[in-house]
Amino acid sequence: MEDIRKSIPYSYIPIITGPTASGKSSLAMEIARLTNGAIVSCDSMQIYKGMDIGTAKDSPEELAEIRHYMTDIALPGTRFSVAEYTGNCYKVIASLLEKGILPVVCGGTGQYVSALFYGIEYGEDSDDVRQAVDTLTAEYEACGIDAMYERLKAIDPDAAEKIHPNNTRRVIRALAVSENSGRNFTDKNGESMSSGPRYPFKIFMIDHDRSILYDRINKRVDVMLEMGLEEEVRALYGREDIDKGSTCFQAIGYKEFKDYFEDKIDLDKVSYEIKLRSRHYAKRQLTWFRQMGDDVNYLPPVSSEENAESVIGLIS
RNA sequence: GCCCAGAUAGCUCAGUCGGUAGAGCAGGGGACUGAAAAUCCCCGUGUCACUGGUUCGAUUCCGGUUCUGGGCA
Repeated sequence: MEDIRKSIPYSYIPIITGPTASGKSSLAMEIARLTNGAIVSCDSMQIYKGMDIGTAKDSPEELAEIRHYMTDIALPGTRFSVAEYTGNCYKVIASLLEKGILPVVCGGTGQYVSALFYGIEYGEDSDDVRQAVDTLTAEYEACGIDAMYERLKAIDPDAAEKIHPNNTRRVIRALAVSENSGRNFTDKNGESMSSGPRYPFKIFMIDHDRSILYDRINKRVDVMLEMGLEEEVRALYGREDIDKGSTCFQAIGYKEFKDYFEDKIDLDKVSYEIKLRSRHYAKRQLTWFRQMGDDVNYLPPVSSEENAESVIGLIS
């Protein structure tokens, strides 16, 4: 692990995470202000350019005040992955530290948080594996998952044990890796954490009562709609160069407009659906972070100023 | 006022030819190693509106009451 104290007066790099609408951004902004730091996003949807309101990116004023990284780094319609995230993120962190600037990592994508915190190394995905995923996906669509699941059982019984056959996406990935990377999925994953984390991260999360969090989510969706979310999404949908099946259209706040644009539902229904899916998402995020146990430091639901002070104390 | 139809889980409803009931949604828990805002798994006791009656036994059948729709005046 790199000794960051050589470049900055802190012992840890903070990761501000938690469920959607829990107040991550304003806390991260406050920490960055007080430390002259920069914000490094840790969000799988904020990476896309032009998706601003729906992904709750910081405002132009905030962007002008504090440098932000790992947002707007991909075009809507393109693919992205954890591996690309960590690869880019480490470069950003290294260059900030070199300049003596504290990176304040902020975002709610659990998989990305874990990848950084536990130092999961993904390495290069071979073309063979990538091709196999496409081939197997086609095979699944034509013949179903049963035969593939049997193949996975044979080549990697541990993975088959852990992955439910209905989770076809994972079955396909595990099989593609096992049959094309020289070792099975379980063994490959087992090696991925051997070198440990690259930097000393410390994770923080604001702990709200569930009902209050849901209330915040509902209210924020209303605000997004007032800010013109519909127009943002309409512009995206109108672009012929973006495939409608792209990852960016999986984003909550975007996919819910599809039926509305096709005159199947009204705006109230869109709003209801965005709120509902956001609540479900928040619940999944909570499960993810709960599973990390003591690796997550919980903060009370007090002002960003107060929490920023606490965080700075805890990373010093 | 009269007639008809309802009243069952937080919501929408199914059902019990009389043996105290179950779906979807909501909600809760969980998994997660290259699409992760994705993908997937598990969890259903509630005065069956109230009140009499018939019955060994009523949420179910019969009567009354209240409420909610709809129709007729």
